[in-house]
Amino acid sequence: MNTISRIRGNGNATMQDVAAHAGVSLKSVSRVINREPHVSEKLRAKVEAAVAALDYVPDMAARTLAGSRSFIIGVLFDNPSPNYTMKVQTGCYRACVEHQYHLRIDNIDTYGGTSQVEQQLASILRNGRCDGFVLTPPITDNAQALDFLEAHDVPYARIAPDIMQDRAAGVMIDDRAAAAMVADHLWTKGHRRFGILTGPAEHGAAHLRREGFVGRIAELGGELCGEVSGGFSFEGGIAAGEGLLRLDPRPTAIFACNDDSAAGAIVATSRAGLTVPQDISIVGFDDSWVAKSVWPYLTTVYQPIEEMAHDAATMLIEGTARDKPLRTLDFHLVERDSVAPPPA
Amino acid sequence: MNTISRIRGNGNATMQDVAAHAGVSLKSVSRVINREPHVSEKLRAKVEAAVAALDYVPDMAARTLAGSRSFIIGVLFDNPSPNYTMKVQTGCYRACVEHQYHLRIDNIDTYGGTSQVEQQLASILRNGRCDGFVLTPPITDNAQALDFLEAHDVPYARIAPDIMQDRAAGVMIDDRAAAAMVADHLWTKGHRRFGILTGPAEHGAAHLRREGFVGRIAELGGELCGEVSGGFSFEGGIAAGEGLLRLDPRPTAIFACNDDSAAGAIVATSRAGLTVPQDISIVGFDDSWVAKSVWPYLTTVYQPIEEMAHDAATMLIEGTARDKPLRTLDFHLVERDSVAPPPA
DNA sequence: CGCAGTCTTGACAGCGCAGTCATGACAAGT
DNA sequence: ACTTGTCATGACTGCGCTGTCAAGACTGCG
Repeated sequence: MNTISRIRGNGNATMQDVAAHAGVSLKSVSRVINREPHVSEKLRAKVEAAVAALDYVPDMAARTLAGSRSFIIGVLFDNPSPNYTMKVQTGCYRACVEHQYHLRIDNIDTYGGTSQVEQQLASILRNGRCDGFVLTPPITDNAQALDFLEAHDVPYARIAPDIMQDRAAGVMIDDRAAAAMVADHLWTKGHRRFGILTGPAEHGAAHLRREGFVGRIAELGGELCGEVSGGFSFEGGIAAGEGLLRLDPRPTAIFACNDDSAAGAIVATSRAGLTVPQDISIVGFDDSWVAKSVWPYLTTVYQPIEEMAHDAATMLIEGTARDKPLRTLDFHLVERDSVAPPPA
Repeated sequence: MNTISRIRGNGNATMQDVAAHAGVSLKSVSRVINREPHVSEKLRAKVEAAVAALDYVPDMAARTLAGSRSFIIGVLFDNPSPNYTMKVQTGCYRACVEHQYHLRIDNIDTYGGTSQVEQQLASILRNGRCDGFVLTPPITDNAQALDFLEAHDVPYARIAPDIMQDRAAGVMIDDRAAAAMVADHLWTKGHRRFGILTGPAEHGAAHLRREGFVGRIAELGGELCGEVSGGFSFEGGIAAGEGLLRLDPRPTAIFACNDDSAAGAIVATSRAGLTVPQDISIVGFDDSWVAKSVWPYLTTVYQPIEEMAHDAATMLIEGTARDKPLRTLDFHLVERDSVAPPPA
């Protein structure tokens, strides 16, 4: 009775009702809903009118049970940064809403060892159907994970893939070019001695950023006087920043491969009795939420993380991920307050 | 064929298979799986053995279709802070995993006006069944939202409810007591002139924190020389902090009702040429991720947000939310580096 | 004009499970 | 011993939809 119809998340009408209202068969409604071919315009119009009239929304559970799709995609995280995670999630979520899909979040720990990865993935797969997975760094470059998903014939789309880019769909920016742009910017401001705070070794994009920055500095004839790992974290950024500042002569500009470590570097600078940007210029990467949670506000590279996630999810949902498309999105420099010409 | 069985998220076996293996009826397996009463120990044991042997995992879609539960709970956010959001999500997620449930995230905008809220909720409800919703501040105190959910007979559990606490299940801390504790701590350190950075007006917990702090200061005979809204944001904290620092005499200690605005207050202090904690002590609230992304590290109140979310979700899943339990969890002060005795 | 080929539509089964009702077994009450 | 009641179990239906197959309505071509 009423309980049942109320409990149905959607309004009330079933496909049956729509078919009756439109005077067509059940299957014809299904065809229209699923945009299958071989449907006449007249029929489509009738069905669509009935759908609108009855305010029909398909029942996900029934579609899943009867069909072979689950209408769920997953995002795999192996990333400690809440800001990054949130943005990816928001982007994927948007894509899901647009397509009436559901989003599933799963955390995975790739630092535990190789067989661990497979075990975790297996447990995730058996815990519920999924039409595909969005992979974020660093798991986006984890060969075990890719192998496993392929072996189980589960589609996936990678965000910011570094290695093995031909293996599957991916969305990224040109990290190398972006880092080179940072080098150019600092060079133009007059800097000649540089330090770099690199990211985790297994993080592919971090690697590309390092290459892009270091390469361009070399091309320009600048001096790279220090290179320390900031581990992509605030604490790591403090420690690494302190290391860089002890150098003699010390760099006048530091490029941190993400915003968190850049924020740490700013703190290290204050603690060393120096001021950003008067004594040291610092540039981050990501334009994450931290960039505006530090003082001075961080000059950083904006990358459209949310957009990347959205596109990756859309590829999965629309099934184009199987064609292994690679999409490159734009980045740009966000000039704020952490860069100035070097001290005289 | 193989495709079908592979696409089933779980291994392969169906309840049918389990029944055959155990030599019992389909329905008996269902009874064991759902922990229904009137099942003999012997039967339970047989079924459980078969489940283990076949590695059976129930199919969520089929359960949803046949039954009246959806095995999905939702979290409603109306909160700009990624840190808070992430913690809540993690807690709910854990509860879901423990009970083989799925989590659904929904954003809602309560600033748009009253009818907007109902519209958004309606659209969320019709987009898919949900066995219940976890409400976060400030929507946790939104009467429209509560009314709507009750009218549609959708269970909900509230995180940090302020007003109308008897209306439904809730998990919270004693915000008032926590803020009083902060006052005590600062008093003990020797402070006598205080400033407070309040939160958004519609945020119930923020309100309680203000009351707790202001009340205790009055009891102790301290002077509250300034009260400005920090809007729970970094930018707001900067502006409000500057306001507080312009006072004459200025406070020697500032309590910010969340960490983000406390971080802003720290920046405001540096910009005023003062040092934390030598010139000014600052205390935050939440022990969020920002507390350790600023320098000095922030002394703040830890509240178990993840735990609160976990418990709220569990109430929903286990169906105890209908009994309207109110659970209060513990908080504690996290002493870091932003508090010191006042300058002589 | 007739037959093969294509497009369009519908009938029907069944996905995996929970709900309903029926049945048999056994304890308690008269 | 006979009813009544409670427990334990099973047969069966159908949730709302998609996949399969078949049949009708066309088209084009010899």
